[in-house]
Amino acid sequence: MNVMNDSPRRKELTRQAAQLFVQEGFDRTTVRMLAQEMGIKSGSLFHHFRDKQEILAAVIEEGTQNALAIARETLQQCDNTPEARLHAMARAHLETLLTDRNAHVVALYEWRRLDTAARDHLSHLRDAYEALWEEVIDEALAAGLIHGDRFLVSRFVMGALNWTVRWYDPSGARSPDDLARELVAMISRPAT
Amino acid sequence: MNVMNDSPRRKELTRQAAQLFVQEGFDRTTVRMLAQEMGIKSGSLFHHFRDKQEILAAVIEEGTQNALAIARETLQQCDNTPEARLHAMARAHLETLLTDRNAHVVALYEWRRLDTAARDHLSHLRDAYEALWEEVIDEALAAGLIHGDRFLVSRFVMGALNWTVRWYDPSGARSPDDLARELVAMISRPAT
DNA sequence: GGGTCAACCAAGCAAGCGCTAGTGTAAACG
DNA sequence: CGTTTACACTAGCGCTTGCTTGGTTGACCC
Repeated sequence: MNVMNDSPRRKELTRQAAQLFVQEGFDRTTVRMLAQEMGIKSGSLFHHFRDKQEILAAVIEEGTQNALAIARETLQQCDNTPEARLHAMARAHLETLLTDRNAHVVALYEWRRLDTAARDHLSHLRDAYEALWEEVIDEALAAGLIHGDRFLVSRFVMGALNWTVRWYDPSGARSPDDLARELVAMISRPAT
Repeated sequence: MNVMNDSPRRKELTRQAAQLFVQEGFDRTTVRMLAQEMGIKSGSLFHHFRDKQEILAAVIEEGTQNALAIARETLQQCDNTPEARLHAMARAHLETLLTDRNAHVVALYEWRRLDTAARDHLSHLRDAYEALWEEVIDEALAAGLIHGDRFLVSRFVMGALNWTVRWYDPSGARSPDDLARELVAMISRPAT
């Protein structure tokens, strides 16, 4: 009947679905709304995706993979000090909100709508991303840059960053780099 | 046809609705599910609430009012140092997650489902709560306890705290007081 | 003991939902 | 050329949704 590959057409449809999911939320977005946004009829949608759930999974996979890629790349390019790496991770996180905002927001806020199968598959991706964070935070703790419980600090930091999607205006005066610097400064002890 | 007062019966129904809204999300919670949880038939529900939206508004109003009350009380009882007040606000925030978790979580995560009328009415409550935070953070900044941009610091702190609903286990080893202490320690410069 | 009233029920309507079945079409392939 | 493949269409099925209607119950009141 249909396929579940990753054709370029499907990539584009996924991008448009992400936009609607952010605007309306997954549950409120109907297949008819999705189809209209994509310029096709609702029936044609199921040629590209097995069901509505699979569209959500595709959006989240795309968003998480993108965040992971940006984070890895940024980490490789920055200086090798704990402070620079912490700053780089924060900046990478905020930059995905610029370049790929919709998919990233959906990954954060519609995770619970995934069925168990999709959640199992995607949680590996998410774990890989969070592992990057814990690694960088461990380094910062070991270097005495920040203090406290490893688990709590990483949760607090990720909370502060994930919450930015609620108030951060990418077209405003503050750049991702500004925010990252401010966050790192807030939690760092004055060094050397 | 019905009423929109705040009878004791309605209070109880609101509490039960909050539970379902947290479990399933607002959109996935049907009026039939709500009615069954309340031990009545779905039609009877509309004797107490004008429509489904009004149930959500009632839950959120209750949750925000509770958080505001706890915060004000905790602030009055604590010492008058900036550090104690900052710690008190963080602890109050986390304690509402213990005593009134459901309503509080709904207020945070289903806000967008409110229609404009309800949102206008409830945003005053929310502003009052956030104003408390900004006041306490201003004091901490003025005293040199923390450093940075007033707007950004308060957003980061509220983000870290609001995110706790995703991972905090009230039955675990850490008390709200522990978490509050850790958070304040993380962002404070060593004093005196 | 008739009147009032909040609380609830049974039954169902109109609209919208995700999804399917069967078909058309134009390009790509051998 | 005939066959395959990718993509889209029309039409609608079976079900659920939020909500309405008209009526019943039992406690309380003077």
